[in-house]
Amino acid sequence: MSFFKSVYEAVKLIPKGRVATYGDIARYVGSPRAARVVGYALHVNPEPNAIPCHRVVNREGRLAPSFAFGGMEVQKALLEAENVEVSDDGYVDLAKYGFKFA
DNA sequence: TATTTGACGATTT
DNA sequence: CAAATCGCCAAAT
Repeated sequence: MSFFKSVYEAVKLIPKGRVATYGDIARYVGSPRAARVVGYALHVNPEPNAIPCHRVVNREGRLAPSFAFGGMEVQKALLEAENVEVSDDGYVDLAKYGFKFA
């Protein structure tokens, strides 16, 4: 079980209508400081079909400022499609939609 | 085998 | 209050 594999599993565990932060995922897989590795793992995204990266946000509750997998418009559409309120900048309310891993 | 990089996070200036 | 820097971890080259 590679670190990346665990990350993918964790992302798949995010329920619809919820978003998780890189830090939470890193913590879930066992390396609380490996948030960057989580981001890198999603960057590779070997299974875009099963890995809803739009559902993964940074600690601010927003997608990566340096990169948008296809445009924040797409992200906004995907998240809103799951009943998640998204600000015009792509911000989500972590207090309401922030998913907490077991 | 070693070095560099990278969807982050927290702290300091 | 906002921007820049340092620190961590694992993978890729």
